[in-house]
Amino acid sequence: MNNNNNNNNIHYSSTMSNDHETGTSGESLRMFDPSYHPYPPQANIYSDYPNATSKIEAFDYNYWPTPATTTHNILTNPTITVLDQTQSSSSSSSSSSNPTIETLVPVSSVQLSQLNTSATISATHHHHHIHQHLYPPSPPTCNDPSTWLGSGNYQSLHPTTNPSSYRHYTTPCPFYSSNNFYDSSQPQWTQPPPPPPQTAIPIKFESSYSPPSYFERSNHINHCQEQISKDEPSNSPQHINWLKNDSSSTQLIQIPPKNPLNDQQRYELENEFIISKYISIPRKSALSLTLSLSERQIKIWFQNRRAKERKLNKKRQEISSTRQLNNSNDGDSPSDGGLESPNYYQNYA
DNA sequence: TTGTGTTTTATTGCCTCC
DNA sequence: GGAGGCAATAAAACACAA
Repeated sequence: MNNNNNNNNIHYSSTMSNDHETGTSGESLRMFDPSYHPYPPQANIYSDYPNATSKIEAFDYNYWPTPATTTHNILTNPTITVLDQTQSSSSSSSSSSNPTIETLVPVSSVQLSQLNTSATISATHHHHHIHQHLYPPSPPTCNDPSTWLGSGNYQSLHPTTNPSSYRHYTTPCPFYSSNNFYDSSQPQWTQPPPPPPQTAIPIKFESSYSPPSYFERSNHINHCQEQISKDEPSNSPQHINWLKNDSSSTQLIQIPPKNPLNDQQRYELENEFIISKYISIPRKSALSLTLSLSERQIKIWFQNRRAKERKLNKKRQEISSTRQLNNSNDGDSPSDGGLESPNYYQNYA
């Protein structure tokens, strides 16, 4: 294994050396790195990235390919993108205890990562880095569901506030109650999945890694109560009923089965990642409790997410270089639309 | 049905920092 | 020495084309 990673070194000292894990500096030291948000959502950004060669790339370019009849782009759906709007004035007050969040979240959209219904998490491991249990997580708690996106009814209660402002929890979240959420005594999900909604909006995602299903419905009040077993097989009735290659926009299409919890976890993690690429100890602990994930899982998720980001940026850089090369034949106009930040890596140094 | 490619999650080994 | 960082990689799930 090649660990000579210093040859092509990427130093993240600016963030890492903040000792963000000590808890002493806390979240106040989290710095917003604009280089991580060089891709503000734009309605027509799709046309800027015809060279996207993968789902992940397309996703990160802020579009989901949306053949009008078969896919649904939540980023262009006004009834859904409201979820991802920048925090409003009301949110700033609620997040006043976290100036980092309040002031360092200029993003207007959460770039949801592709969703994977699988939840293959090994029960044990013995990595020398950390001695944490992946399972079972502590019974999740959070505060008022109205102040926590994960409650599932965030949108209906706070249609204009940024999820980032709902991160301070002091009281148990009923939606995350172990009664209907996670049985800590048994590492399994206790609530059977509800029957597929018969009134589901006709939506079909092109990608297997689709946006969270709870974005696809206007009412997610019972989102947390619709927990699906983590071990639900992929060939569940919901999955089978998910019509493929449907060209009729009027036909009801089953939403691809998702584990709402996973969606939620992903959403929150992505949200957190937007705020900071490096999770602090306090935030990691909080997310661990709220999302029913071990701190190790959160740490690993952030590591993988950063790796993904680097990979994407590398690809963008290649695309940008290619375009500049092509444009050099036609002119000297810039071609990357500011997509690639040349200071991406410098921001770490 | 099978092969291939993509994505996610997790592990391993080494490095750096405190 | 502990903790977290990264690169590389494995395994699994899934989509899609042949």
